[in-house]
Amino acid sequence: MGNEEIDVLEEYISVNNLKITKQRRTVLKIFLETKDHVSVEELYNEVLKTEPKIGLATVYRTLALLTKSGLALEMDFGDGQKRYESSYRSVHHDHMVCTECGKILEFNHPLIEKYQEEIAEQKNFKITSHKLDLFGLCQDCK
Amino acid sequence: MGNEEIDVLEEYISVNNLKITKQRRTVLKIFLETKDHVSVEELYNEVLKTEPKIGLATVYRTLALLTKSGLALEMDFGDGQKRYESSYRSVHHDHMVCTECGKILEFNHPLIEKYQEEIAEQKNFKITSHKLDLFGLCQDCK
DNA sequence: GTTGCTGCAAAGTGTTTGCACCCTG
DNA sequence: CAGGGTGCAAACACTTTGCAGCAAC
Repeated sequence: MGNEEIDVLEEYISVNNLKITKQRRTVLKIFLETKDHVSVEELYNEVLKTEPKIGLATVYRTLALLTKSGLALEMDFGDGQKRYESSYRSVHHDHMVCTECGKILEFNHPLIEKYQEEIAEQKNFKITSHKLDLFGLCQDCK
Repeated sequence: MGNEEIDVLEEYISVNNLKITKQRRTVLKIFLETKDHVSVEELYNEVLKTEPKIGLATVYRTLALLTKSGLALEMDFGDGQKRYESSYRSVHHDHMVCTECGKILEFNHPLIEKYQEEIAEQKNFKITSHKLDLFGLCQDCK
């Protein structure tokens, strides 16, 4: 399991007077093992295999906790459900979403980032986060 | 009222064997007069002033129709509701969303668009649309 | 006069919350 | 053993849908 990640979570938990539980450990473990951009339902189904009594609400609450503690990023590709990816080890990236098969490619382009900063500065806007999604057809679907 | 827009709508409607109604005309008219990025509820409240008997469902259905006919663009800034902007006369642009006051600034940076194309080509991905949202604090809120 | 459209209410979807009981620290 | 966490079900917010009557063509 992600040793560093569990440390991050325990740190956040102790700072905030919260508690480590079996469910939280399990959700974190499965979350780290799972592909990026999981939906809550998908993660819940995986977690059920290890922790058959867990409630969906606990998965929602734990994902919110992971987001607050900096271990997860919440994303929304406009398909009506939240998706999450691990953020602790990974560097920022943007997404190409295939509208045919749902596949998600990650990319990063330093110059795009640079011009975002530039134009924000022009408009006197202070960026705290951003998201860039390209929609279209992947290699296999076009 | 948007003369060209009503033509576009009537064209779409006649091609698809649909019907022009008072409600559809009103929704289109108010939609064109309203600020960009309206939520359905906001538009509904405006439309009520002209058409007090209209149902919320009709506004939803008409916005879907406008989207299909190319007059409106559907957007999602992750606040849990769909927002729309007029697309017929306007050129593509991206958004800076102020997380404090909700204000939305529009911008366009040709080089960002260019590098998007470039990186998509590298990954053999065919872009059909994209969205770039910057989140942060606007001039007045920072 | 067909057939699509409307308003209404009911149903859906994804997510959050209230609560009694349970478990961690 | 105090206070947070859990599972469950109910509540929520937004959106879609079924239907009977209505209106456009």
